[in-house]
Amino acid sequence: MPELPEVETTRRGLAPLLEGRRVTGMTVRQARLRWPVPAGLPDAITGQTIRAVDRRAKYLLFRTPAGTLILHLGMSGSLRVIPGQQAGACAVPPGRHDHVDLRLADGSCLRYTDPRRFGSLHWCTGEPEAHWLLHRLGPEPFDTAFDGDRLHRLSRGRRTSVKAFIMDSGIVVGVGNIYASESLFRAGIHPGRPAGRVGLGRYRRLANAVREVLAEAIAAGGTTLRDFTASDGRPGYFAQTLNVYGRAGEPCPGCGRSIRQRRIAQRSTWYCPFCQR
DNA sequence: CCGGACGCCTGTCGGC
DNA sequence: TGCCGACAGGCGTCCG
Repeated sequence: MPELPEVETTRRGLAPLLEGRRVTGMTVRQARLRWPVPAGLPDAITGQTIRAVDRRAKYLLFRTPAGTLILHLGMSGSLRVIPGQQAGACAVPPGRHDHVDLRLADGSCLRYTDPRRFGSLHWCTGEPEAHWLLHRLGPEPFDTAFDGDRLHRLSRGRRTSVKAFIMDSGIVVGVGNIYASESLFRAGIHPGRPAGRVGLGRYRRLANAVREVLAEAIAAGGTTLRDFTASDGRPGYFAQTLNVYGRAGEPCPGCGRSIRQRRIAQRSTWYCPFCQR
């Protein structure tokens, strides 16, 4: 489900509800997620106060004095806070896919839902950046380390498609399947072009396009295709703004000719073969 | 090192 | 209506 804008939307919704709150307990109903939920996690986090809700790539970081809960939403994960006044802690009966509850001292409850179970939870007592899942990640798209020069430098000699390249989390984080298609459209680059055969000028345009698309999607509260909702239950509105994603056969907003769909990098990809070269 | 395929899961949708 | 395959917003691992 979530790419960077959806994770950031979730983070912004959760932070004011969680920061400063003490964890009074954790219930794990389903520990078999993308990675097993550590057996010691409930004991480790209970009694801790959440100091900050941060994000690195598509990971949410719930920081406490004793350690950090690292959470990834996978393809279908979501988080929401159930308010305390709803007849006591977590009185809302858990559904089939409500795998984890984090209870808080004010009676509210952070509930993790994930039908496909590609998400994961980890406990990290050191620097989260050094965690094995995070330590090889490239720069954030809004970091100055991410620019066209970096894309150009790292792509020399690479024969993989520029789409696969821009989705590689070691190159830049946060660009998933929706925003890869959208960014490449905006930059006028054909998604199937070999990464090593894209010049510096076009990579500068692509870096700008990635930042613009992600920023606009965050401002719109993310993209709701099927079921994404922010932690307050509201959908994101960026879907209306999508230029090519999911629009096979529709007219290209640039030239009016038909948008094409093809599998590139093992994922469905949408593009305009005339505007993108 | 690189690039591509695979697998982890459940839900939904289109075609027959 | 029912069945079946294809596909879905991610990503670590494995193999050639």
